[in-house]
Formats: sequence, structure tokens, C-alpha cells
Amino acid sequence: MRSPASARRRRGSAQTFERVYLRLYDHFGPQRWWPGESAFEVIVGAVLTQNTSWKNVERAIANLRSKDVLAPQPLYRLSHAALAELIRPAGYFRLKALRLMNLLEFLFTRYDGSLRRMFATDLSTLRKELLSVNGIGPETADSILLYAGQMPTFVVDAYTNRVLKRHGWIEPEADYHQVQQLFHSRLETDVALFNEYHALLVRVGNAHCRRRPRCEDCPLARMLPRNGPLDIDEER
DNA sequence: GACCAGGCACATC
DNA sequence: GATGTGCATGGT
Repeated sequence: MRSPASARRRRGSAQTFERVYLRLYDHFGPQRWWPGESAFEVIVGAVLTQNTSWKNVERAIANLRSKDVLAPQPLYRLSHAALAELIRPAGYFRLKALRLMNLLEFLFTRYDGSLRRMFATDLSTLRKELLSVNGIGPETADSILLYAGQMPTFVVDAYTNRVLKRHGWIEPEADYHQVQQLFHSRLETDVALFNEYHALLVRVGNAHCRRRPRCEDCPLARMLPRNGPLDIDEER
């Protein structure tokens, strides 16, 4: 645990993170994430988007919707082969069909197929449970918790990492937990803030930090420390 | 034709 | 514990 004095000395204050957020919000406006019409659609999208562009995920979700199976019960009744065929455009379709089946199996055996019951569980417990499902890793679990369950956990994805690393805010080898801790320690625990902040990082990552090693022309240029990565607190 | 995209599990050392 | 590999479609 840090003393108040050392907390004041750490690089990258809560105020810095607020300034970054406001800069992004002013520049891009509200992102209104997650792009999905229901909590269940968010969950399915979170699995389908693993290492896959969102455009391809949209095709797969459109297939599910056209067959009227974009809900727990109907999706659970599909065979692996039928589900795989519908989600083919999202890539890794056999693997993702299996992962969705694993998740549905969990939802029905543990929570009787009820998302309301599942999200009534406390955050820490449910996160552990989701991580125990084969095919659900930290990013997918946190996306489900935040964007489908409205639970306050920060999502770290390829965009988050890209933006932070390109601007030198974090060490290149920082892992998922460390990056998440950085946000948890600097931000108020607030679902709407976590939601919008992550969505804005994706937006700026798409617009500016994609291929260039440094992003001199992006809204975040020169906003953060020139002298090395930020300190990561180990406890929240 | 190479490279990339909103990961994750598993094998191997 | 660290590193490498398979999984697959569609856009640039």
C-alpha cells in the first residue's frame, strides 16, 4: 500500500487521466458503446470479436439474427455444426462455436439461463466464474461484465495496449492485470466512465495509433510523460 | 500474396 | 514461467 506522500509523487495522476479522458471526449464525442441491441448480443459479440475485426463479427451476428437465434434459449438449442456455420464470417468459427457453447452451458447450469441472475452475482465472484469457462479470458470476461452487465471493471484490449504503449505510458511488456490496475487506481469506480473511456481509446487507436510508431498528430500527443512509463499501483 | 484484425488455450522447453 | 503455435474469415 502506498503512503499519501508517495501517491502524490507517482507519475500519471488521477487528474492526468481525467484530462486525457476529457481531451478524447471533446475530440471524438460520446461513443455510445457497446454496439449491440441487447445484453446477450453483447456477450455473443465479445466472444466473436476475439482477434477479429468488428466488421466480420457484424456479419456473423446478422446471420444469427436472421435465423432468430440471438437469445440464450434458441442459441443453446443449436448444434455445434449449425452454430459454427452461422458464425463462419467471424473466423475461427469451429473454435468460437465451441466457446459460445461452453458459455451457454455455464449460463444454463449455473444460472438457469438467466442473465438477470448471472449479473446479480458480485463482480469478483462472477469474474472468476467466467474466467473458469474454457474460451473466456480476461478481456472477454471484462467486456461481458462491463458492457453487458454494467459492472465496473476496465476492459484492456489491443487498442488500449496499442495507444498506451505507442505513447510510452506503459512498459511494452506490461500485462493485462497491470494495465487494468493502472486505470482502476486512477479512475473513480464508475461504469459509465469505464465504458466511455475504453470506447474512446478504441476510437483514438483506430484513428491515429494504428501503424505509426509515434502519434504526433493525434489528440493525445504530448499529453503524457516524456520521461518514461507511468507507475502502476498493485492494489486498488 | 502478405499482413492485419477489439484472444485464448495448450504444448513445449 | 516464458515462448511458440493453432485457430479462419474478410479487408487493405
